Amino acid sequence: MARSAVTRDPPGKGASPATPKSRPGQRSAHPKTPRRLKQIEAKRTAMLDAALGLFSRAGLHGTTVEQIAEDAGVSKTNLFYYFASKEEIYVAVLSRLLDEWLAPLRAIEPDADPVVAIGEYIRRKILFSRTQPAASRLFCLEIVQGAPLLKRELETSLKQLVDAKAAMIRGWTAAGKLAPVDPHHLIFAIWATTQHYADFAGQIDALLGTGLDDEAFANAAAENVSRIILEGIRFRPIP
Amino acid sequence: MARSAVTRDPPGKGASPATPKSRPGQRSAHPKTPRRLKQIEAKRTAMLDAALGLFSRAGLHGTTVEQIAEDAGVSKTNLFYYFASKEEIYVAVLSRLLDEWLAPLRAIEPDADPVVAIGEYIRRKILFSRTQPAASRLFCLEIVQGAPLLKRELETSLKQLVDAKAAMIRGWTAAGKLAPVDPHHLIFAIWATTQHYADFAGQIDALLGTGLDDEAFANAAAENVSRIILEGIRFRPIP
DNA sequence: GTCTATAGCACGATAGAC
DNA sequence: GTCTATCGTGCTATAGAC
Repeated sequence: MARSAVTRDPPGKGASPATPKSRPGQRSAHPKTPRRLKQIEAKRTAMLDAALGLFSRAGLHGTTVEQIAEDAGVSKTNLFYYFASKEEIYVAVLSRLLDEWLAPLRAIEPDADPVVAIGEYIRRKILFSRTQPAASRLFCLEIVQGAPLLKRELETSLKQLVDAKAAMIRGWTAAGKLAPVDPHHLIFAIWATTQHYADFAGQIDALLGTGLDDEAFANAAAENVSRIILEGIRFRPIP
Repeated sequence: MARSAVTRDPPGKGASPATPKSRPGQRSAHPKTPRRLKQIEAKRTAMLDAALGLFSRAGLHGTTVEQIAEDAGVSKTNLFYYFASKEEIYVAVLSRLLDEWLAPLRAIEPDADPVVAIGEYIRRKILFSRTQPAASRLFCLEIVQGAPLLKRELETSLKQLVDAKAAMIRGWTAAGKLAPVDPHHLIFAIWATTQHYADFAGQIDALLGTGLDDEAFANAAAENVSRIILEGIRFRPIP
Protein backbone atom coordinates (compact mmCIF):
# COMPACT_ATOMS: atom_id res chain seq x y z
CA MET A 1 0.00 0.00 0.00
CA ALA A 2 2.96 2.21 0.59
CA ARG A 3 4.13 4.02 -2.45
CA SER A 4 1.96 3.37 -5.43
CA ALA A 5 -0.30 0.94 -7.18
CA VAL A 6 0.66 0.66 -10.82
CA THR A 7 1.30 4.26 -11.62
CA ARG A 8 1.99 3.84 -15.30
CA ASP A 9 0.94 1.18 -17.76
CA PRO A 10 3.47 -1.63 -17.81
CA PRO A 11 4.75 -2.36 -21.33
CA GLY A 12 4.47 -6.12 -21.04
CA LYS A 13 3.08 -8.33 -23.73
CA GLY A 14 -0.64 -7.75 -23.92
CA ALA A 15 -2.11 -4.39 -23.19
CA SER A 16 -0.65 -1.03 -24.01
CA PRO A 17 -0.43 -0.27 -27.73
CA ALA A 18 2.42 2.22 -27.75
CA THR A 19 5.58 0.87 -26.18
CA PRO A 20 8.58 2.89 -27.29
CA LYS A 21 11.22 0.95 -25.38
CA SER A 22 12.05 -2.35 -27.05
CA ARG A 23 11.58 -5.56 -25.08
CA PRO A 24 13.23 -8.96 -25.48
CA GLY A 25 10.10 -10.63 -26.72
CA GLN A 26 9.78 -8.17 -29.55
CA ARG A 27 12.05 -7.17 -32.43
CA SER A 28 15.65 -6.36 -31.67
CA ALA A 29 18.88 -5.65 -33.50
CA HIS A 30 19.49 -9.36 -33.88
CA PRO A 31 17.06 -11.47 -35.85
CA LYS A 32 15.04 -13.63 -33.50
CA THR A 33 16.47 -17.03 -34.20
CA PRO A 34 14.70 -19.90 -32.40
CA ARG A 35 17.84 -20.41 -30.34
CA ARG A 36 17.87 -16.82 -29.14
CA LEU A 37 14.15 -16.83 -28.38
CA LYS A 38 14.61 -19.92 -26.29
CA GLN A 39 17.39 -18.30 -24.29
CA ILE A 40 15.25 -15.27 -23.65
CA GLU A 41 12.31 -17.37 -22.56
CA ALA A 42 14.51 -19.39 -20.23
CA LYS A 43 15.82 -16.23 -18.65
CA ARG A 44 12.35 -14.81 -18.20
CA THR A 45 11.29 -18.05 -16.56
CA ALA A 46 14.27 -18.02 -14.22
CA MET A 47 13.41 -14.48 -13.18
CA LEU A 48 9.76 -15.34 -12.58
CA ASP A 49 10.69 -18.45 -10.62
CA ALA A 50 13.02 -16.46 -8.41
CA ALA A 51 10.37 -13.78 -7.95
CA LEU A 52 7.73 -16.36 -7.02
CA GLY A 53 9.92 -17.79 -4.29
CA LEU A 54 10.64 -14.42 -2.78
CA PHE A 55 7.22 -12.82 -3.16
CA SER A 56 5.60 -15.85 -1.58
CA ARG A 57 7.77 -15.51 1.52
CA ALA A 58 7.90 -11.75 1.97
CA GLY A 59 5.19 -10.25 -0.19
CA LEU A 60 5.54 -7.53 -2.78
CA HIS A 61 6.90 -4.89 -0.42
CA GLY A 62 9.12 -7.24 1.54
CA THR A 63 11.02 -8.30 -1.54
CA THR A 64 13.64 -6.17 -3.26
CA VAL A 65 14.40 -6.25 -6.95
CA GLU A 66 18.01 -6.91 -6.13
CA GLN A 67 17.10 -10.13 -4.32
CA ILE A 68 15.12 -11.33 -7.30
CA ALA A 69 18.01 -10.55 -9.62
CA GLU A 70 20.46 -12.34 -7.39
CA ASP A 71 18.30 -15.45 -7.05
CA ALA A 72 17.78 -15.52 -10.81
CA GLY A 73 21.48 -15.07 -11.45
CA VAL A 74 21.19 -11.82 -13.36
CA SER A 75 21.98 -8.19 -12.66
CA LYS A 76 19.39 -5.82 -11.34
CA THR A 77 19.72 -3.65 -14.45
CA ASN A 78 19.23 -6.64 -16.67
CA LEU A 79 16.07 -7.52 -14.83
CA PHE A 80 14.75 -4.04 -15.53
CA TYR A 81 15.44 -4.64 -19.19
CA TYR A 82 12.97 -7.51 -19.12
CA PHE A 83 10.38 -5.97 -16.82
CA ALA A 84 9.47 -2.32 -16.55
CA SER A 85 8.84 -2.36 -12.82
CA LYS A 86 8.64 -4.57 -9.76
CA GLU A 87 4.85 -4.54 -9.96
CA GLU A 88 5.03 -5.85 -13.50
CA ILE A 89 7.10 -8.80 -12.32
CA TYR A 90 4.58 -9.44 -9.58
CA VAL A 91 1.62 -9.42 -11.94
CA ALA A 92 3.47 -11.64 -14.41
CA VAL A 93 4.14 -14.19 -11.67
CA LEU A 94 0.51 -14.25 -10.61
CA SER A 95 -1.03 -14.51 -14.04
CA ARG A 96 1.38 -17.28 -15.02
CA LEU A 97 0.00 -19.39 -12.18
CA LEU A 98 -3.70 -18.65 -12.27
CA ASP A 99 -4.67 -21.32 -14.78
CA GLU A 100 -2.75 -24.00 -13.00
CA TRP A 101 -4.33 -23.01 -9.72
CA LEU A 102 -7.82 -23.50 -11.10
CA ALA A 103 -7.12 -26.61 -13.17
CA PRO A 104 -8.25 -29.11 -10.51
CA LEU A 105 -11.65 -27.45 -10.15
CA ARG A 106 -12.07 -27.27 -13.93
CA ALA A 107 -11.35 -30.97 -14.16
CA ILE A 108 -14.43 -32.09 -12.22
CA GLU A 109 -16.97 -33.75 -14.51
CA PRO A 110 -20.73 -33.59 -13.79
CA ASP A 111 -21.26 -37.20 -14.87
CA ALA A 112 -18.80 -38.64 -12.40
CA ASP A 113 -19.83 -40.19 -9.12
CA PRO A 114 -19.76 -37.24 -6.67
CA VAL A 115 -17.95 -39.04 -3.89
CA VAL A 116 -15.25 -40.25 -6.27
CA ALA A 117 -14.99 -36.90 -8.03
CA ILE A 118 -14.67 -34.91 -4.83
CA GLY A 119 -12.14 -37.35 -3.43
CA GLU A 120 -10.10 -36.92 -6.58
CA TYR A 121 -10.44 -33.13 -6.39
CA ILE A 122 -9.14 -33.11 -2.84
CA ARG A 123 -6.24 -35.33 -3.88
CA ARG A 124 -5.33 -32.97 -6.71
CA LYS A 125 -5.55 -29.86 -4.58
CA ILE A 126 -3.28 -31.39 -1.98
CA LEU A 127 -0.89 -32.42 -4.73
CA PHE A 128 -0.81 -28.80 -5.84
CA SER A 129 -0.10 -27.69 -2.29
CA ARG A 130 2.67 -30.25 -2.22
CA THR A 131 4.34 -29.49 -5.54
CA GLN A 132 3.69 -25.75 -5.69
CA PRO A 133 3.62 -24.48 -2.13
CA ALA A 134 5.09 -21.13 -3.11
CA ALA A 135 2.30 -20.55 -5.60
CA SER A 136 -0.33 -21.39 -3.03
CA ARG A 137 1.22 -19.05 -0.49
CA LEU A 138 1.47 -16.22 -2.99
CA PHE A 139 -2.21 -16.49 -3.84
CA CYS A 140 -2.99 -16.59 -0.15
CA LEU A 141 -0.99 -13.43 0.50
CA GLU A 142 -2.56 -11.69 -2.44
CA ILE A 143 -6.12 -12.54 -1.49
CA VAL A 144 -5.68 -11.81 2.21
CA GLN A 145 -4.47 -8.37 1.25
CA GLY A 146 -7.57 -7.75 -0.80
CA ALA A 147 -6.33 -9.03 -4.14
CA PRO A 148 -5.98 -5.60 -5.72
CA LEU A 149 -4.51 -7.18 -8.83
CA LEU A 150 -6.61 -10.33 -8.95
CA LYS A 151 -10.00 -8.94 -7.97
CA ARG A 152 -11.17 -8.47 -11.52
CA GLU A 153 -10.10 -11.98 -12.46
CA LEU A 154 -11.91 -13.37 -9.42
CA GLU A 155 -15.10 -11.55 -10.24
CA THR A 156 -15.18 -12.79 -13.83
CA SER A 157 -13.35 -16.01 -14.71
CA LEU A 158 -13.34 -17.52 -11.25
CA LYS A 159 -16.95 -16.60 -10.54
CA GLN A 160 -18.07 -18.13 -13.81
CA LEU A 161 -16.20 -21.34 -13.09
CA VAL A 162 -17.40 -21.58 -9.51
CA ASP A 163 -21.00 -20.86 -10.39
CA ALA A 164 -20.93 -23.63 -12.98
CA LYS A 165 -19.50 -26.13 -10.54
CA ALA A 166 -21.94 -25.02 -7.85
CA ALA A 167 -24.80 -25.82 -10.22
CA MET A 168 -23.23 -29.22 -10.84
CA ILE A 169 -23.11 -29.91 -7.12
CA ARG A 170 -26.71 -28.82 -6.71
CA GLY A 171 -27.60 -31.27 -9.46
CA TRP A 172 -25.89 -34.06 -7.54
CA THR A 173 -27.89 -33.25 -4.44
CA ALA A 174 -31.15 -33.00 -6.37
CA ALA A 175 -30.47 -36.42 -7.88
CA GLY A 176 -30.05 -37.87 -4.42
CA LYS A 177 -26.36 -38.57 -4.97
CA LEU A 178 -25.09 -36.14 -2.36
CA ALA A 179 -26.31 -34.95 1.03
CA PRO A 180 -27.87 -31.48 1.01
CA VAL A 181 -25.13 -28.90 1.40
CA ASP A 182 -24.63 -25.39 0.10
CA PRO A 183 -22.30 -25.84 -2.88
CA HIS A 184 -20.33 -22.64 -2.27
CA HIS A 185 -19.62 -23.47 1.34
CA LEU A 186 -18.55 -26.94 0.28
CA ILE A 187 -16.13 -25.52 -2.27
CA PHE A 188 -14.77 -23.09 0.32
CA ALA A 189 -14.29 -25.94 2.77
CA ILE A 190 -12.31 -27.95 0.24
CA TRP A 191 -10.17 -24.98 -0.78
CA ALA A 192 -9.50 -24.06 2.82
CA THR A 193 -8.58 -27.52 4.06
CA THR A 194 -6.33 -28.42 1.15
CA GLN A 195 -4.54 -25.10 0.78
CA HIS A 196 -3.98 -24.96 4.51
CA TYR A 197 -1.20 -27.53 4.18
CA ALA A 198 0.80 -25.20 1.94
CA ASP A 199 -0.19 -21.82 3.37
CA PHE A 200 0.18 -22.75 7.03
CA ALA A 201 3.11 -25.14 6.50
CA GLY A 202 5.13 -23.13 9.01
CA GLN A 203 2.55 -23.70 11.71
CA ILE A 204 2.19 -27.38 10.90
CA ASP A 205 5.94 -27.80 11.01
CA ALA A 206 6.09 -26.06 14.37
CA LEU A 207 3.41 -28.39 15.73
CA LEU A 208 4.29 -31.71 14.13
CA GLY A 209 7.81 -31.29 12.79
CA THR A 210 6.69 -32.43 9.37
CA GLY A 211 4.74 -31.35 6.31
CA LEU A 212 3.78 -32.18 2.75
CA ASP A 213 7.44 -32.73 1.87
CA ASP A 214 7.02 -36.04 3.62
CA GLU A 215 5.06 -38.28 1.28
CA ALA A 216 3.53 -40.28 4.09
CA PHE A 217 2.23 -37.12 5.69
CA ALA A 218 0.85 -35.93 2.36
CA ASN A 219 -1.05 -39.18 1.94
CA ALA A 220 -2.36 -38.98 5.48
CA ALA A 221 -3.50 -35.43 4.85
CA ALA A 222 -5.40 -36.33 1.69
CA GLU A 223 -6.90 -39.37 3.37
CA ASN A 224 -8.04 -37.48 6.48
CA VAL A 225 -9.42 -34.48 4.61
CA SER A 226 -11.35 -36.78 2.29
CA ARG A 227 -12.73 -38.76 5.17
CA ILE A 228 -13.75 -35.71 7.19
CA ILE A 229 -15.51 -34.01 4.29
CA LEU A 230 -17.07 -37.07 2.75
CA GLU A 231 -17.99 -39.07 5.84
CA GLY A 232 -17.99 -36.57 8.68
CA ILE A 233 -16.64 -37.31 12.11
CA ARG A 234 -19.80 -38.27 13.93
CA PHE A 235 -19.54 -41.79 15.25
CA ARG A 236 -21.58 -44.30 13.35
CA PRO A 237 -21.64 -47.97 14.31
CA ILE A 238 -20.84 -50.27 11.41
CA PRO A 239 -24.22 -51.06 9.84
CA MET B 1 13.02 -10.37 4.56
CA ALA B 2 14.30 -7.17 3.06
CA ARG B 3 16.29 -5.05 5.37
CA SER B 4 16.62 -6.43 8.83
CA ALA B 5 15.07 -8.63 11.43
CA VAL B 6 15.14 -6.90 14.76
CA THR B 7 18.63 -5.46 14.70
CA ARG B 8 18.67 -4.07 18.19
CA ASP B 9 16.72 -5.04 21.28
CA PRO B 10 13.49 -3.07 21.45
CA PRO B 11 13.10 -1.25 24.75
CA GLY B 12 9.52 -2.27 25.29
CA LYS B 13 8.07 -3.40 28.57
CA GLY B 14 9.43 -6.82 29.36
CA ALA B 15 12.87 -7.81 28.20
CA SER B 16 15.92 -5.59 28.11
CA PRO B 17 17.16 -4.50 31.54
CA ALA B 18 18.87 -1.24 30.59
CA THR B 19 16.53 1.18 28.85
CA PRO B 20 17.90 4.69 29.11
CA LYS B 21 15.09 6.41 27.20
CA SER B 22 12.01 6.88 29.34
CA ARG B 23 8.75 5.38 28.16
CA PRO B 24 5.16 6.39 28.94
CA GLY B 25 4.44 3.27 30.95
CA GLN B 26 7.34 3.97 33.26
CA ARG B 27 8.21 6.86 35.54
CA SER B 28 8.08 10.37 34.11
CA ALA B 29 8.33 13.95 35.28
CA HIS B 30 4.64 13.92 36.21
CA PRO B 31 3.42 11.55 38.90
CA LYS B 32 1.40 8.76 37.33
CA THR B 33 -2.09 9.68 38.36
CA PRO B 34 -4.74 7.11 37.45
CA ARG B 35 -6.25 9.63 35.09
CA ARG B 36 -2.98 10.11 33.22
CA LEU B 37 -2.27 6.37 33.05
CA LYS B 38 -5.65 5.82 31.55
CA GLN B 39 -5.03 8.42 28.86
CA ILE B 40 -1.73 6.79 28.00
CA GLU B 41 -3.26 3.35 27.80
CA ALA B 42 -6.05 4.64 25.58
CA LYS B 43 -3.52 6.19 23.26
CA ARG B 44 -1.45 3.03 23.10
CA THR B 45 -4.59 1.09 22.30
CA ALA B 46 -5.56 3.48 19.54
CA MET B 47 -2.12 3.12 18.02
CA LEU B 48 -2.22 -0.67 18.17
CA ASP B 49 -5.72 -0.73 16.72
CA ALA B 50 -4.64 1.43 13.82
CA ALA B 51 -1.56 -0.70 13.30
CA LEU B 52 -3.62 -3.90 13.31
CA GLY B 53 -5.89 -2.62 10.58
CA LEU B 54 -3.01 -1.57 8.37
CA PHE B 55 -0.67 -4.50 8.99
CA SER B 56 -3.49 -6.93 8.29
CA ARG B 57 -4.10 -5.40 4.90
CA ALA B 58 -0.58 -4.67 3.72
CA GLY B 59 1.79 -6.57 5.96
CA LEU B 60 4.74 -5.21 7.89
CA HIS B 61 6.63 -3.89 4.88
CA GLY B 62 3.57 -2.57 3.07
CA THR B 63 2.60 -0.33 5.95
CA THR B 64 4.33 2.95 6.82
CA VAL B 65 4.53 4.32 10.32
CA GLU B 66 3.12 7.56 9.00
CA GLN B 67 -0.07 5.73 8.00
CA ILE B 68 -0.32 4.20 11.44
CA ALA B 69 0.15 7.57 13.08
CA GLU B 70 -2.44 9.17 10.85
CA ASP B 71 -5.02 6.43 11.46
CA ALA B 72 -4.41 6.66 15.18
CA GLY B 73 -4.72 10.44 15.13
CA VAL B 74 -1.21 11.15 16.42
CA SER B 75 2.01 12.43 14.94
CA LYS B 76 4.69 10.11 13.65
CA THR B 77 7.15 11.46 16.22
CA ASN B 78 4.70 10.85 18.99
CA LEU B 79 4.27 7.29 17.86
CA PHE B 80 8.03 6.83 18.12
CA TYR B 81 7.83 8.08 21.66
CA TYR B 82 5.61 5.14 22.53
CA PHE B 83 7.33 2.49 20.41
CA ALA B 84 11.00 2.27 19.60
CA SER B 85 10.53 0.92 16.10
CA LYS B 86 7.99 -0.30 13.58
CA GLU B 87 8.89 -3.90 14.38
CA GLU B 88 8.11 -3.27 18.03
CA ILE B 89 4.63 -2.07 17.11
CA TYR B 90 4.15 -5.15 14.97
CA VAL B 91 5.15 -7.53 17.73
CA ALA B 92 2.99 -5.69 20.24
CA VAL B 93 -0.03 -6.05 17.97
CA LEU B 94 0.53 -9.77 17.53
CA SER B 95 1.14 -10.62 21.15
CA ARG B 96 -1.89 -8.63 22.26
CA LEU B 97 -4.07 -10.91 20.12
CA LEU B 98 -2.55 -14.33 20.63
CA ASP B 99 -4.52 -15.30 23.71
CA GLU B 100 -7.79 -14.30 22.20
CA TRP B 101 -6.99 -16.23 19.07
CA LEU B 102 -6.49 -19.43 21.03
CA ALA B 103 -9.31 -18.97 23.53
CA PRO B 104 -11.90 -21.02 21.59
CA LEU B 105 -9.61 -24.06 21.45
CA ARG B 106 -8.76 -23.72 25.14
CA ALA B 107 -12.45 -23.66 25.97
CA ILE B 108 -13.16 -27.20 24.76
CA GLU B 109 -13.85 -29.53 27.68
CA PRO B 110 -13.02 -33.25 27.55
CA ASP B 111 -16.20 -34.23 29.37
CA ALA B 112 -18.51 -32.60 26.86
CA ASP B 113 -20.28 -34.50 24.13
CA PRO B 114 -17.84 -34.36 21.19
CA VAL B 115 -20.38 -33.46 18.55
CA VAL B 116 -21.77 -30.63 20.67
CA ALA B 117 -18.31 -29.44 21.71
CA ILE B 118 -16.95 -29.37 18.16
CA GLY B 119 -20.07 -27.66 16.87
CA GLU B 120 -19.61 -25.03 19.54
CA TYR B 121 -15.91 -24.68 18.70
CA ILE B 122 -16.74 -24.09 15.04
CA ARG B 123 -19.34 -21.52 16.04
CA ARG B 124 -16.82 -19.66 18.19
CA LYS B 125 -14.11 -19.70 15.57
CA ILE B 126 -16.47 -18.28 12.98
CA LEU B 127 -17.56 -15.67 15.48
CA PHE B 128 -13.91 -14.68 15.85
CA SER B 129 -13.53 -14.47 12.08
CA ARG B 130 -16.63 -12.30 12.08
CA THR B 131 -15.75 -9.93 14.90
CA GLN B 132 -11.96 -9.82 14.44
CA PRO B 133 -11.29 -10.33 10.75
CA ALA B 134 -8.23 -8.11 10.83
CA ALA B 135 -6.66 -10.20 13.58
CA SER B 136 -7.30 -13.38 11.66
CA ARG B 137 -5.77 -11.93 8.51
CA LEU B 138 -2.72 -10.68 10.35
CA PHE B 139 -2.05 -14.12 11.81
CA CYS B 140 -2.55 -15.59 8.37
CA LEU B 141 -0.03 -13.20 6.81
CA GLU B 142 2.45 -13.83 9.58
CA ILE B 143 2.24 -17.61 9.37
CA VAL B 144 2.27 -17.75 5.57
CA GLN B 145 5.48 -15.75 5.65
CA GLY B 146 7.08 -18.25 8.00
CA ALA B 147 6.08 -16.65 11.30
CA PRO B 148 9.55 -15.36 12.13
CA LEU B 149 8.18 -13.65 15.21
CA LEU B 150 5.62 -16.23 16.25
CA LYS B 151 7.54 -19.43 15.56
CA ARG B 152 8.80 -19.78 19.09
CA GLU B 153 5.31 -19.24 20.50
CA LEU B 154 3.89 -21.81 18.10
CA GLU B 155 6.48 -24.41 19.04
CA THR B 156 5.86 -24.03 22.75
CA SER B 157 2.49 -22.70 23.96
CA LEU B 158 0.49 -23.62 20.89
CA LYS B 159 2.05 -27.07 20.59
CA GLN B 160 1.33 -27.81 24.22
CA LEU B 161 -2.29 -26.74 23.84
CA VAL B 162 -2.81 -28.63 20.59
CA ASP B 163 -1.20 -31.81 21.87
CA ALA B 164 -3.48 -31.74 24.89
CA LYS B 165 -6.58 -31.29 22.78
CA ALA B 166 -5.40 -33.96 20.34
CA ALA B 167 -5.18 -36.41 23.23
CA MET B 168 -8.68 -35.41 24.25
CA ILE B 169 -9.98 -36.14 20.74
CA ARG B 170 -8.20 -39.49 20.70
CA GLY B 171 -9.95 -40.27 23.97
CA TRP B 172 -13.32 -39.51 22.39
CA THR B 173 -12.58 -41.88 19.53
CA ALA B 174 -11.35 -44.61 21.85
CA ALA B 175 -14.55 -44.28 23.88
CA GLY B 176 -16.60 -44.81 20.73
CA LYS B 177 -17.96 -41.27 20.83
CA LEU B 178 -16.30 -40.09 17.63
CA ALA B 179 -15.41 -41.69 14.30
CA PRO B 180 -11.73 -42.54 13.90
CA VAL B 181 -9.89 -39.50 12.60
CA ASP B 182 -6.39 -38.13 13.12
CA PRO B 183 -6.88 -35.39 15.73
CA HIS B 184 -4.31 -33.02 14.22
CA HIS B 185 -5.82 -33.19 10.76
CA LEU B 186 -9.23 -32.59 12.30
CA ILE B 187 -7.99 -29.52 14.12
CA PHE B 188 -6.35 -28.23 10.94
CA ALA B 189 -9.58 -28.77 9.04
CA ILE B 190 -11.55 -26.76 11.57
CA TRP B 191 -9.00 -23.95 11.66
CA ALA B 192 -8.81 -23.81 7.89
CA THR B 193 -12.53 -23.80 7.20
CA THR B 194 -13.44 -21.26 9.84
CA GLN B 195 -10.55 -18.84 9.31
CA HIS B 196 -11.12 -18.98 5.57
CA TYR B 197 -14.15 -16.72 5.94
CA ALA B 198 -11.98 -13.94 7.35
CA ASP B 199 -8.74 -14.52 5.49
CA PHE B 200 -10.28 -15.03 2.06
CA ALA B 201 -13.14 -12.57 2.57
CA GLY B 202 -12.03 -10.73 -0.55
CA GLN B 203 -12.44 -13.82 -2.66
CA ILE B 204 -15.78 -14.70 -1.12
CA ASP B 205 -17.01 -11.20 -1.72
CA ALA B 206 -15.89 -11.36 -5.34
CA LEU B 207 -17.76 -14.63 -5.80
CA LEU B 208 -20.90 -14.09 -3.75
CA GLY B 209 -21.06 -10.37 -3.07
CA THR B 210 -21.39 -11.01 0.64
CA GLY B 211 -19.42 -12.09 3.69
CA LEU B 212 -19.48 -12.51 7.44
CA ASP B 213 -20.67 -8.91 7.85
CA ASP B 214 -24.03 -10.26 6.84
CA GLU B 215 -25.42 -12.12 9.82
CA ALA B 216 -27.47 -14.50 7.74
CA PHE B 217 -24.37 -15.47 5.78
CA ALA B 218 -22.41 -15.95 8.99
CA ASN B 219 -25.07 -18.30 10.30
CA ALA B 220 -25.13 -20.21 7.03
CA ALA B 221 -21.36 -20.52 7.15
CA ALA B 222 -21.35 -21.92 10.68
CA GLU B 223 -24.21 -24.24 9.85
CA ASN B 224 -22.62 -25.59 6.67
CA VAL B 225 -19.14 -26.00 8.12
CA SER B 226 -20.59 -27.85 11.11
CA ARG B 227 -22.65 -30.09 8.90
CA ILE B 228 -19.79 -30.90 6.52
CA ILE B 229 -17.33 -31.71 9.29
CA LEU B 230 -19.71 -33.50 11.61
CA GLU B 231 -21.92 -35.34 9.15
CA GLY B 232 -19.95 -35.43 5.91
CA ILE B 233 -21.48 -34.91 2.50
CA ARG B 234 -22.01 -38.50 1.43
CA PHE B 235 -25.67 -39.11 0.77
CA ARG B 236 -27.39 -41.20 3.42
CA PRO B 237 -31.06 -42.09 3.21
CA ILE B 238 -33.00 -41.18 6.32
CA PRO B 239 -32.84 -44.26 8.54
C1' DG C 1 21.61 -6.92 -24.27
C1' DT C 2 24.40 -6.14 -20.48
C1' DC C 3 27.18 -3.34 -17.67
C1' DT C 4 28.62 0.81 -14.16
C1' DA C 5 27.12 4.67 -12.08
C1' DT C 6 23.87 7.41 -10.13
C1' DA C 7 19.55 10.08 -9.87
C1' DG C 8 15.68 10.65 -7.04
C1' DC C 9 12.86 9.80 -3.42
C1' DA C 10 10.19 7.56 0.34
C1' DC C 11 10.76 5.99 4.62
C1' DG C 12 12.43 4.93 9.45
C1' DA C 13 14.29 7.12 13.04
C1' DT C 14 16.46 11.08 15.76
C1' DA C 15 17.62 15.95 17.53
C1' DG C 16 16.29 19.48 20.05
C1' DA C 17 13.01 23.28 21.15
C1' DC C 18 9.06 23.94 23.95
C1' DG D 1 4.91 14.46 26.10
C1' DT D 2 4.46 16.61 21.85
C1' DC D 3 6.09 19.32 18.17
C1' DT D 4 9.07 20.88 13.73
C1' DA D 5 12.81 19.90 11.15
C1' DT D 6 15.95 16.91 9.28
C1' DC D 7 19.30 13.17 8.73
C1' DG D 8 20.81 8.86 6.56
C1' DT D 9 19.69 4.78 4.31
C1' DG D 10 18.11 1.66 1.04
C1' DC D 11 15.39 1.16 -2.71
C1' DT D 12 13.29 1.65 -7.57
C1' DA D 13 14.38 3.05 -11.81
C1' DT D 14 17.17 5.38 -15.51
C1' DA D 15 21.26 7.23 -18.25
C1' DG D 16 24.73 6.15 -21.02
C1' DA D 17 28.99 3.53 -22.24
C1' DC D 18 30.17 -0.73 -24.50
